[in-house]
Amino acid sequence: MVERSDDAAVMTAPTDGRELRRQGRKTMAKLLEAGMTVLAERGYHAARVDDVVRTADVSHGTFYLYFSNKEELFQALAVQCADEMTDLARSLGPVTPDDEGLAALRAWLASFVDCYGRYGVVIRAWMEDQVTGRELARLGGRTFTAVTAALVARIDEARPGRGPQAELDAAALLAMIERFTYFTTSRSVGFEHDTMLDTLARLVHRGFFGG
Amino acid sequence: MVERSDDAAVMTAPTDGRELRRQGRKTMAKLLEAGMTVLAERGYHAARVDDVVRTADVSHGTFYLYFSNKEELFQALAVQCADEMTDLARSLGPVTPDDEGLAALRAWLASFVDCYGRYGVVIRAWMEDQVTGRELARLGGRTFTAVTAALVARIDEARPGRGPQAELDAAALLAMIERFTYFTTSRSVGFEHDTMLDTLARLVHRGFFGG
Amino acid sequence: MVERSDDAAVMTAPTDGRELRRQGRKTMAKLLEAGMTVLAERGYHAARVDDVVRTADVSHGTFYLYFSNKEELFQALAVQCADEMTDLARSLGPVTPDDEGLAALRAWLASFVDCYGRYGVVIRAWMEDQVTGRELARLGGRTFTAVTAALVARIDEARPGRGPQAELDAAALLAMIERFTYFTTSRSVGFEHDTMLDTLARLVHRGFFGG
Amino acid sequence: MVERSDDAAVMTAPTDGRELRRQGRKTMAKLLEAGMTVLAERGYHAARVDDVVRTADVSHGTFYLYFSNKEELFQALAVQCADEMTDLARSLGPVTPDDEGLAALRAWLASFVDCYGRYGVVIRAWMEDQVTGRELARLGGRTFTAVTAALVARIDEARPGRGPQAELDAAALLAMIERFTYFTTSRSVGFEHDTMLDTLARLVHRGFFGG
DNA sequence: GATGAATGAGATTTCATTCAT
DNA sequence: TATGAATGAAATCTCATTCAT
Repeated sequence: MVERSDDAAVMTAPTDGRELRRQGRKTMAKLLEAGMTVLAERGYHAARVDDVVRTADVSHGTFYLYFSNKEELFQALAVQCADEMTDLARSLGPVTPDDEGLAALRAWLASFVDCYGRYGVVIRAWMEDQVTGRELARLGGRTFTAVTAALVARIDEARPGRGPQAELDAAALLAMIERFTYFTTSRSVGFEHDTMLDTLARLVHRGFFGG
Repeated sequence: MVERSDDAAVMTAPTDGRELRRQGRKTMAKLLEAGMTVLAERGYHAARVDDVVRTADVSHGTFYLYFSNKEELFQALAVQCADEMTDLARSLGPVTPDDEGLAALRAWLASFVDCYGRYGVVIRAWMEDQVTGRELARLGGRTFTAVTAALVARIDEARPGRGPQAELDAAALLAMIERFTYFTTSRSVGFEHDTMLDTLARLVHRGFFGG
Repeated sequence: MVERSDDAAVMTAPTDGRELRRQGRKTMAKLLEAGMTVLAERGYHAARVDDVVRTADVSHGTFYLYFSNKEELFQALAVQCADEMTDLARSLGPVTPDDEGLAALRAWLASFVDCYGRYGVVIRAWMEDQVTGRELARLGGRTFTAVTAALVARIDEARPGRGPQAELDAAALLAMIERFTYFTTSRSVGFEHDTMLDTLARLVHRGFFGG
Repeated sequence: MVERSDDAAVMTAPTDGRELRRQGRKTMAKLLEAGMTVLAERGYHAARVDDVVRTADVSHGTFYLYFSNKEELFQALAVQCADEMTDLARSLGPVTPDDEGLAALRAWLASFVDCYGRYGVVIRAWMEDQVTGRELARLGGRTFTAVTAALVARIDEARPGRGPQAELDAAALLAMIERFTYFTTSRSVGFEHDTMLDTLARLVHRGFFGG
């Protein structure tokens, strides 16, 4: 159903086809980590290769040994993120109308928020028109679909026979989850983490069964 | 409570303090309109002054006669947007638990979607970390707060005594409204406009009363 | 027959479509002149935009106001050169077997050598694999053909009925003219200008009638 | 007179002074061959060390074990080429005014064209200003002189007592030979190999005796 | 009011060469 | 002998902003 994002195969990184030794793998890891840091600090568009290499403490030349351009580094991060998100989508179990279901939902949302904490910038880069490059956009779309599909499955279990309406509901609820998480984590809105999770869980649960 | 965003006063445009003649007002209008067009076409970050002046069919020099920098043009657009949004916030009447309330909500959401169609890029620039400049960010925050406050007021009317919880609910619902509108309008998700409004109205209504 | 190289129309310079004022035309001229100088000094491949702008005494930014890249500057020069060469081709009158014909040939070759002195680098960039870009290569081919055609016409007049053989002869003689001119002008071979012209004229004349 | 180009002695390759074992000689050969391939494919200036080592399937480090820089690889190729060319120059026998002489000339030109097919890029790199490095330029000059000298010797035999004029004639004819060969081999001019040789032989022969 | 021209700091990318193993 | 990794100087190009007319 939800296939893993093996899109790495599509990209043509300078490293394609050659084995990396220990040293090389270490540098690659440094660059990816630096990429995340810079992305978090400066956002997608303001992120310069220069920031990344300074953070990773390597030379400019080295960067282009591992990625053929800036975009590609972010693609690599996106692939990581897509993988985690897809796993996350799979991990959502059945949601019952009772408090137990609410608790299950809340737990899952907690994982989501956690993942968002790490990959938020990447996710938002997908959501906005910030991403140039078809590959990356497609990957985002697929990941989004994967998570939506997981929600739809649970909605269908909970209240069967709602047909295509379930899709719309799932999309809308996911929209709320993503954006509310963004507001409350990235911004200094001052909501408590727990309260925020309670609210989210309740509203989503209500979205499933309420009315 | 929600004051009108006369923030234009805060900015220091080159036009400050002097009256614009008919010609000048026309050029200003051309630039603002071009700004919206370019923003819509290329997004906030990719939008270049060059695009704007070419679209408005004026020279670079002229641009800086009206705005002291790129940011300021977008601020001006943001002020327009904030005004409309604040009006919109005010226009939300009481929401009852019955079908009439649902219909009222739906109608209001339709206005929102319409406004979003025109100012989406500006709004998203606020929501993301795309905006550099305190002034602009504050304006966004204030507008966001205005709309949230309108929702809170209606929630309080509908189910009084929920206290600060209403704030969180309102924020979450607004998050859903904004993002879902974005998905279904900007992206080619293929949801019908009406169906989408139905979904949104139902979920928000359920958020108010449901469970 | 030999059409003028209006290839300028094909290129998409930043200046396309807009009128240049006096100041602009002056700068453009400065850049073209600087282009020739730099080309002559450093050769096609070693020529850097930086050299050009330093020679022309303008900023980097200015350069890209007139040409969208390095290649385009050289295209512009090539167009100039192609025009001169085509004119030159047209200027070759009938060549008779007697001394008068020899003198006519010699005079024409002198013009050629003169033109080569100015545009040698451009011409050689065509002749070698140095040129990237289809447009430019085609322009070179066409110019080469134009000059060959002029020679063919004279050969046909001189000794009619030799058919396609005339083409080959013309190409070979032009090859000699170009390369020998290059050797004796660019290199310090130490041949006298006049002696060199005598030799060239004699050998070409012999190529026309000899045997 | 024409000494063999033992110029390798002049260069300071990393391999100088030490004997190469079988393995080493094999690698060296691979590099030289790869050098020719890359030169042919991309031309002198576009040829990167990276291309060479990828073609030869060795590492960058290995390259610099055999050559102290890029230039030196091309020097080595040039030495090979110079050797062949010098041999070629020696192989030109007497040229008589009759058809036999023409045939002899044609045969020699065929060898030249063949050699040019293999070393064309190197030769052209000499002829143009493409070569940086005194050594290499000198080698080219010497080779050129060797071939010219061979031609001069034959011209002097054929029509003695023309003095320094023979030098100029030889240079001009060689110019024609080189460039015409280039045109007809490297470019897709569409001349037949045999016809081309006929033309060249006839014009050179005419250059020797004609008029 | 308006314009075309110029600027220059800053960003990305390439590639010959050196290094450590 | 050989290798993969790293380097960094240099080159190209962009674009917000200022200037002179």
